[in-house]
Amino acid sequence: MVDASEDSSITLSDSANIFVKKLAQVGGDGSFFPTLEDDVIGVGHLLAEPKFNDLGDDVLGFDGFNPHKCFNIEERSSVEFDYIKADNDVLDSNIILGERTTEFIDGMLEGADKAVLDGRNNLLDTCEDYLLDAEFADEVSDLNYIPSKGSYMGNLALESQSAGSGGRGCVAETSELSAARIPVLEVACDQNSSLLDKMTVDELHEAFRNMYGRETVVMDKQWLKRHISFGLQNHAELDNCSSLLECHVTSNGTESKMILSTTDECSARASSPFTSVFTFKTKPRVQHVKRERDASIDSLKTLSSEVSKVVFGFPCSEEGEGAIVSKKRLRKPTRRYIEESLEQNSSHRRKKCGVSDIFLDDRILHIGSQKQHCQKGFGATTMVCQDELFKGTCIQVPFGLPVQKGRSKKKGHESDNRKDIRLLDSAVDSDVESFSAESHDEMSENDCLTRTKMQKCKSRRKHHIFWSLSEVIKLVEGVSKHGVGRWTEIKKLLFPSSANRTSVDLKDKWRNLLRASCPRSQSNREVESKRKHVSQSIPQSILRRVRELAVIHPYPRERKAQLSRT
DNA sequence: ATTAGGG
DNA sequence: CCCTAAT
Repeated sequence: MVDASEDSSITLSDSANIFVKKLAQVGGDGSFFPTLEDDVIGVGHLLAEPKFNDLGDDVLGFDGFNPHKCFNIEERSSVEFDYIKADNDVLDSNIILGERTTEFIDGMLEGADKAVLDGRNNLLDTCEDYLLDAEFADEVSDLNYIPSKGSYMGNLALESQSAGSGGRGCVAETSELSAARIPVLEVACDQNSSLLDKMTVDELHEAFRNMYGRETVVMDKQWLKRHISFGLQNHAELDNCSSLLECHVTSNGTESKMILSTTDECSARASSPFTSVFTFKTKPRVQHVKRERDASIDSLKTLSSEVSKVVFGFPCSEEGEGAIVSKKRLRKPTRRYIEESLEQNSSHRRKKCGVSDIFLDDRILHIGSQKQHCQKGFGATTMVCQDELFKGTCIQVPFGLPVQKGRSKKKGHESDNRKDIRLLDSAVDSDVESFSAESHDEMSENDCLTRTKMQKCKSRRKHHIFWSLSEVIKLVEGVSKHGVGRWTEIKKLLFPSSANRTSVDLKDKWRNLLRASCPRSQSNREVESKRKHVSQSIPQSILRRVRELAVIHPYPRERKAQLSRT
């Protein structure tokens, strides 16, 4: 192990290319690193985007990191920080992490039981709530890393150091903020002022110095506040919202460092300037750390769970995850959606190592389905949820799990048959059947069959099979014969071998026919005429027939509307 | 399992 | 066309 004097952490300020938020040097043997799945996973989530290589290996200390590994429980043990490069007994690992890095680091510190914090936590006190409230869903977006020194403002190095009180003589430089690029956040300004309010003059001075690169003798708090917040705002505007966070934890003569980076796209919901500037401040929680030197396996276990909590701000256990997830859940995803996500994910995952980009619009739904998967115990483990939460954007869905809710019974009829088709196969492109005006009854039967065959070959998509005229006619006849509502009957008699037309489909089609047949308003008619160009409309004769039938067998509920109209 | 109805 | 609730 190496003496603390060999501390190599300084690289940060030197490596001007990096925006350092926090530098932590951690136990040299790396023992503090989480060994359990939770933690590794957590790291994995943080290590979301594979663009880190841009930063250069010299800085990163590892290359070709494969985030996917982190998701793989099997590989866990070997993965565990195989991206931590041991160098001359100095564990020098640089890890680029996502937004929540601070918490993660805190967790690490906590777990390492080596964090020694100074008293400058008042700021943290004020920050914590905000931090905790911060949305965890922000994607770890592309690392829009801009190496130009000028692209960020001066150093904002709020250092906190103190001698270890744990009796082990360990020292933790909890934070050295060399530079922070500040993400844009509109909301941030308010936060700033309130947070600045709570800072002491000294702290303000420090912040000022680090921000503007010079000292100031002004003791006026307001003045300092104004300038700092101004600087913060400028930061936000100027910069592309990327920041690095590096933390040092030196202890027991061994050291290692991690460089964490948070990057935010300006447009994304990002942490406030304060989050990125001040987050490095250890949170009060860390103060409660029991400092136990020997990290036994057991303690590691505890650690891992603790870390998880810290990192995610809530218990990672399956029971606990719902709370946060549900916050975002707006709507239960449809089955189709789940199925499709399944599909997407499984293919996507192979390429992107478990990290998938999903746009904001999709986020909610994804989260929703995510939750569903978790709840249903589809093998979606904690990791899934964690990942989800961390990036807020992607579902990790277990492979090849059919989304069938217990309905596995085979039924002789149509529905299951067709369901399978839907699950596995595709509908053909909509032009499958350009219905010719001819309406031979046999033809449609064949149509259906060929359609079905064709469907099996293609990849799945929305199943929309246009109703051929012959089908429509058959339907109308069926209705006239058996009456409205006897869909299964009609189906059995008129569409016996057609997997594409379930009784429900018949019903739907009938409903549509009714709508089409009923007298339309001017606007409706216009829309209709427009549509005519695209697809052929239903012959008036049929519509008339439908209308007649509608009178005879009023469609439930529809009848009301019709009666009121007539 | 079928049907009605909302989306 | 899909999904769900209601029957």
